[in-house]
Amino acid sequence: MRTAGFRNDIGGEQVECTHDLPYRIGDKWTAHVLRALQDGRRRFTQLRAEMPWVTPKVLAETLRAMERDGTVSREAFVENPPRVEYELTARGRKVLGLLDLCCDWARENLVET
Amino acid sequence: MRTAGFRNDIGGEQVECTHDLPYRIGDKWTAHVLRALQDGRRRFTQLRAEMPWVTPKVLAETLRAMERDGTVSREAFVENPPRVEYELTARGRKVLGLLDLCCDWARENLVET
DNA sequence: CCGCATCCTTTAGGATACTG
DNA sequence: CAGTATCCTAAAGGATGCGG
Repeated sequence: MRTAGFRNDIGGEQVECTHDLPYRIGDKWTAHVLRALQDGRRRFTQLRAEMPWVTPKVLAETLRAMERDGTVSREAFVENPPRVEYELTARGRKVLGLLDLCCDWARENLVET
Repeated sequence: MRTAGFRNDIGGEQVECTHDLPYRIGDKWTAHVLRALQDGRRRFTQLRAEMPWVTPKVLAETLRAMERDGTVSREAFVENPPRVEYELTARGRKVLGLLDLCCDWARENLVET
C-alpha cells in the first residue's frame, strides 16, 4: 500500500496521489493493537500478553509506526524497572471506527456465502 | 494477511481462525480492479489501459486470484486475436460495497485532520 | 491479444540473543 | 521491563521476453 502513481477522487477532486492511506492499517498487527487498546491504556507487556504470537521486535515496530501516524500515544515513565504505556489518540479511535465498520460489514455479508 | 493463530469474534462466536478474509483485498491491485469493473465488463486490455502502472503479469495474477475468490468471472472468446472479458460477480459487487464503505469513511474522517 | 515463464529486487515479518 | 541488534525466510511485486 505504499506505491505511487494513482488517481484518487475522494472529495470529488481528481488528484494525482500516492495510493497511500495516512494510516498504516493493512499490515499484520495494527488492527490487533487497535483492538487491544480499545478499552484504555496498556503497557508493552500487557500488549504482548494479549498477542502472544507477535515478537517484541515486530510489536515495537508496529507501535512506532502507529505513533508516527498519530494513532497511539506513548508515555515512558522513568522508573526502574521501566514502564511504558500506550493509548489510542482521538485519531486512533477514529481509525478503530473504520475497523468496526469493516467488522459490521463482515457480519452482514460474510456469514452466508 | 495470511497467517494463522488468531481468535476472531465475528458473529459472536470465539473461534480459532486463520486471520484470513475469504477475499484477498489488501494487496496492491485488487481494489483498483474492483473500481475498474464497477461499470460493467471490461477486457484485459481495457483494464491495462485504466491501470497503466500494473504489469500484465501482475494484473493476470490479480485477476486469477479474484476469480478463485469468486469476485470476478472470466469469459474467454475463441477468436483470433483472442479476447477475454472480466466482470464482477454478485460477490464481487458485495466486496466493492466494502470498498465504498471505506471511501465514505475516508471522506468523513480524513479531510480535516 | 492475452498472459505465461523466468529472473530479480524489495519488504514484511520472524527467530534469537542481548542490553539499559 | 521494554525494547535493540542481527540475521534470516517467504512472499509480493516488477522487468523482460516468449508463445498460442
